[in-house]
Amino acid sequence: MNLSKRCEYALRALIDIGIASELGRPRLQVSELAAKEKLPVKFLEQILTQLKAAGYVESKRGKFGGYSLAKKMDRIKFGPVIRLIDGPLAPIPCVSQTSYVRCTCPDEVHCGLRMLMLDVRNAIAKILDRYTLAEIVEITLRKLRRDKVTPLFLQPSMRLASILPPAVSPLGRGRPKLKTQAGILETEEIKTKRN
Amino acid sequence: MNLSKRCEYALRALIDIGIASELGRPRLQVSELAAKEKLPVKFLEQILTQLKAAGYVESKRGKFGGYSLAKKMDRIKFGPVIRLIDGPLAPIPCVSQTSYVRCTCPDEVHCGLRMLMLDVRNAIAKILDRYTLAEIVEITLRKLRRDKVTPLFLQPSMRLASILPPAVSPLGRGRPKLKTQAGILETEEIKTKRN
DNA sequence: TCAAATTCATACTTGCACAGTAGGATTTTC
DNA sequence: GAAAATCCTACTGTGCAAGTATGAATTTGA
Repeated sequence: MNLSKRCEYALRALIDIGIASELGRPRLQVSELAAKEKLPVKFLEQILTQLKAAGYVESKRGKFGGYSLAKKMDRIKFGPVIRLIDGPLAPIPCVSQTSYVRCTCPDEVHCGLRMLMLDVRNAIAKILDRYTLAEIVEITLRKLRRDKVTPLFLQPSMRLASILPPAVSPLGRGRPKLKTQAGILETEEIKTKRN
Repeated sequence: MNLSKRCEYALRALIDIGIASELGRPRLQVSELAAKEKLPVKFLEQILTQLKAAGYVESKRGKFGGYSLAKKMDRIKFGPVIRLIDGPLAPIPCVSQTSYVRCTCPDEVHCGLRMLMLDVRNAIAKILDRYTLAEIVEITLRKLRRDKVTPLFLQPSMRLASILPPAVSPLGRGRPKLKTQAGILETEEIKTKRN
């Protein structure tokens, strides 16, 4: 049930670019991203190239270049990105929706393992195909602001509080909130308390 | 998000032994299991050895030997078996409950990826740590009986119908039904219809 | 007691994918 | 034109998945 490093780095990069973008820095350099997340620069470079080829980011070359998002954040879902880099979400190919392969078992319809794994696949997809980058960025920013933390790729002079005044959400553009959004916050709250 | 072949075969073996056991054949040979699922015999042998070492099955050597379950089916959950063979359920180590490893990101508490993956891990664990072998076996048998199919490792003379008369469920021992059990059947019904 | 049938133990193989490195070409800015 | 960035291609090395292979130990029935 593993996410590859490559994929992990890709998602981190997208989230970081998304956050920076929301804070008024729409473009980040590979070196900045690598420094923030402590990732190997050249490896990240490759990954960004892949994300670019798939249309998730666009780049500017040369001095003061870097990467920015190529689509609106609320159009970027995590599921497709993960599929791009790691392949199907399904634990076994015979329950994959996007790249089904029949398995060797004699009777797929009465296969208990398949039933179970179908549920697992659906549970995973329900999360990853629903959440958008916009939502994760929004939630992250809320938490950062709540805890008065300044993201690393901002200049020290740029205070989060000044960009995100406590009374107003800069992201509340009338987008309907998903019920599942509570889920992420909820589990995280629990985790934090237990921690 | 992959399940290894090794793990897949292990789960298939457990389910098959469970079904056979429920039908009055508590012991199956590796060759039978391999034949039914079309798996390499020697590889399966290794896997069964591992399952034995972990206390899930027990064996009898020599002619007419084979493997049987070492614990009651309702004490075997899928999560622990998968962890045994494939490692943690969590997509990334920093959201694993059973083998947490801090990740390289600078601020775990405000990490959007971590929040998301925590939800994914919980969704997976909710299924795999809840269902028992007994439940999967029961559901499978119900479906087999409903469709009047005879499991392959039964002798042709042993008809499922005679063992599982249509009017009575041989498995209904008053065990309380989980609400989530509907989930497995439900998704499978949908799938079947769409198919 | 012997042969057949099974599990048990150990070692080996083969291919491939993951996680990077390395080196230089190209583009942009000052 | 130099510096700073992305782009492109190739290479590496390590580990692991998915088996094979060989034979030893055990059990049964004839």
